[in-house]
Amino acid sequence: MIEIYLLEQLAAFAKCGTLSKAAEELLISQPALSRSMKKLEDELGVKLFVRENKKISLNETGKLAAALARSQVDQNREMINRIVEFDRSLRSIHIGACAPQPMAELMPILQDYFGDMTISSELVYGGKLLKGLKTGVYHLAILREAIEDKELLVQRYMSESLYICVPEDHRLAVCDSVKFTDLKGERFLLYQHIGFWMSVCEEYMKDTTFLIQPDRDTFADLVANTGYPAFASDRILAEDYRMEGRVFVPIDEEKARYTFYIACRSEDRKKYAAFFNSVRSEVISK
Amino acid sequence: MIEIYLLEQLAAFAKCGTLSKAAEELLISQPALSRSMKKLEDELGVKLFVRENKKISLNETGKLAAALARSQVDQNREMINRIVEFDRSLRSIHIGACAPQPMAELMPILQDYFGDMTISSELVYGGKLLKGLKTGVYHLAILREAIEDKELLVQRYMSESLYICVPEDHRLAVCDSVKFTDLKGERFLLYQHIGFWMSVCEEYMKDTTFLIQPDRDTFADLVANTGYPAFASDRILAEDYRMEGRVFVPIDEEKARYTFYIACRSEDRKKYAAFFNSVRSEVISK
DNA sequence: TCGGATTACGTGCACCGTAATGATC
DNA sequence: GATCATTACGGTGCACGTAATCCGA
Repeated sequence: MIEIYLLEQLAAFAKCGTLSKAAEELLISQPALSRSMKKLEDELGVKLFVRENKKISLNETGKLAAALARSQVDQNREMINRIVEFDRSLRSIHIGACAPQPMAELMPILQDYFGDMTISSELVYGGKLLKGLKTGVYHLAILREAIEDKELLVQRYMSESLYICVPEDHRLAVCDSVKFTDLKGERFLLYQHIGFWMSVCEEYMKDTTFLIQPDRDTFADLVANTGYPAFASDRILAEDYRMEGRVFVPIDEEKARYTFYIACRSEDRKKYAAFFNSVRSEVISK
Repeated sequence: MIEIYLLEQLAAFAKCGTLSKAAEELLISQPALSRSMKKLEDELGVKLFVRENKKISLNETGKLAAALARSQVDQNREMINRIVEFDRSLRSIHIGACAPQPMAELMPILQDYFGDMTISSELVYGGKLLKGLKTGVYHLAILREAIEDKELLVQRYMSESLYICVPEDHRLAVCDSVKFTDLKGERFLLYQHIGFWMSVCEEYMKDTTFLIQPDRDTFADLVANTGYPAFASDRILAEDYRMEGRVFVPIDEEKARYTFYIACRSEDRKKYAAFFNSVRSEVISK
């Protein structure tokens, strides 16, 4: 058995060409490296180097050995990564969500259920979300369709309807409801990280000018202190959300109302069964 | 970087189930193994075991780690084998030959040319020989066809014609030549290790009873001390081979005469060019 | 004389084994 | 008490660094 540190040193020498440079890179002394290479030849029972006075270099066998050594070192690193990564995956739940509101509502419930685990989330939608769920990038996903897939366990979670939030004196403030076309030509404040809603805006509100805000605080400030309209939703209003001098008007469009579903892999069914049940009853209670 | 000896110990524990048994197998003490496993967890920064008082076992991460460790250890062994094997292949020439005589004649010439190398040979014929040459099992091959293949360098080497060797008083001793059918019903001594000639016997001399001898000395003894016929060849006779009370009669058959070719891979052309030339001139000189 | 490899020598750490301890059956 | 794991302790081998040496440009 040849220890990894020797292989690492051989690979470094193969890369650097001289013992001195390799030793420097390895943060060991030149004599130490010289001895190591000798030891390597010893343990293999094979010559790996041609030594001609002041110069040392790899022979054919040495070149092969160096290539194999490098591969072995890489695999060692890869192994460590996989172990650490796997361990972390056991102590964490990573959620991919297509929209921020259902994600925000889910997080505290998850934290209740899996108190000792790290909960992390990511806004992502479309094929990437589904693929990520299946490949294990995400343990849970919040979807906007009830995908039928025997690899997945999918359950209805909640619905959300978009509102607009406008100043009291805005021309739309008096409406009972609005259509997307009512916002034609408007300047409209839009927070950047809203998941798939962004694609809804791009598709159905082409004639509205969006002032996209990547920063949460800046966005909130602009909503509070300018006359531009912005989005809200029934779920946000249900949280007793109020705003001085602003009124909320529902958007009467099919594409402004979505039902969200929560999904995990079938193989994780046991782990999440109780949690899924708990979420279902919360939905029913509303 | 995790050293191999730790991985080996982890793999052994995974196999044995208890530290004590694994320690015994590894020829180290139980405390040493206990410490090693702790060190492994330390270096990975990850728990690999569940320790419940007198029992220790792998957790999920540990199982993954053990599997990866085993693979790493196997690869390390495999690497060593490949290096040693490659080194040996550089210092040795292995010949596959379809017949013993051309092989026997080639060996001393080869030894002259490559005095510092180990020359070894093997009797083998048909597809196995050709495949072995191409895959590197054999560095050189003695064939009985001039194969056309751009991967190979093939050159005419020598011819051999079979004789029979019979006692002076044998009924065939007076013939100028014999046919295979003349040996019908005969008992015939046959040395076992004669390469493709064996297949010639089986195909064209079905009605001759062969007394097959796996041992060289026994065969020679029987030829000298019994009245049974045996094979010889023009090449053997050319070596001043004589035998008290025996006469040699040529076999007049197409299938009793072969031309042999010597072959190497094209990529080895440089290495064997001079040697091939030398063989060619020797053939011409005869 | 400088740069690069090897040899010589002393040192300290890390791994080891023995022995003792803990813990469960 | 037997078995299995961990802790404690003392020893040793081995890989290291420093220093010296060798050798060729």
